[in-house]
Amino acid sequence: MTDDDRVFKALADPTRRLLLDLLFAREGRSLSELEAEVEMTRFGVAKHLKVLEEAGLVVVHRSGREKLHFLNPVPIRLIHDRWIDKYTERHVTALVDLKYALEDET
Amino acid sequence: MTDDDRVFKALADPTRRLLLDLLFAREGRSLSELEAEVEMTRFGVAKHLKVLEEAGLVVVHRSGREKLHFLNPVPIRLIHDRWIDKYTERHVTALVDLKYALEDET
DNA sequence: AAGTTAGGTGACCAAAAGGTCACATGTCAA
DNA sequence: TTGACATGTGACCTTTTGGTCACCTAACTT
Repeated sequence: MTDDDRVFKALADPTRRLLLDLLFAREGRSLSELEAEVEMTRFGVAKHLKVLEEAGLVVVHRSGREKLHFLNPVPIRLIHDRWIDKYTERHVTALVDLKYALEDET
Repeated sequence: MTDDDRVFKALADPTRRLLLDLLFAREGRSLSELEAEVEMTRFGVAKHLKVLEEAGLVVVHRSGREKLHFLNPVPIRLIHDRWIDKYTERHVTALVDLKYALEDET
């Protein structure tokens, strides 16, 4: 399994994306802390975190018996760069920003 | 199935990512043209293109009996924006660009 | 030391995904 | 209009994935 394969497979599951959202909102969370936010047993959450970690999307830091999790944005940026070149980026960001602006107006 | 679920599931398969790579290199390809570049039967490729289309990652344009495929970068940019805020973006792009520069030197 | 808390492992099962094929529709060209 | 070409559909099978559980180790607390 290649590196990028691990990243995309990791992102394919909604629970794992939720975990990334939680870490994006506030970093440095432990397994038990994350478990409380997800409708799943601890084992399921641990398994998902392992997948995210092996993909390099989450970095961990041990502190005593706790394992703290942090979001690593680099693989996400690499996905972006794979299919959006510098020229296209200008148009796409403008388009997306416009979309956000229009949604905020309602 | 939600919209973003469709996008991430579509990106999870290596063949589908290869198809996006091919369309990124040159847009407006037909099924048979793409089929020739992939080690798989026509049926498999068609199935993958359908998944990409339903995810909004590929847009099609019919021309007679041919179906031409185009890459749509918007969903990719939305993935980026989900986990990389404007502040972080500056650091991450700098880091990634540096990585590319170092790799080019070798 | 004993109890509690945080996390890890391997087996297991049900559900989903990838790939192929027989068959079918619509379009072009002579 | 006949034949070749481009693509679509539904059934089928195999592999992968998601989730849970019984059981385990390591660390903090008193």
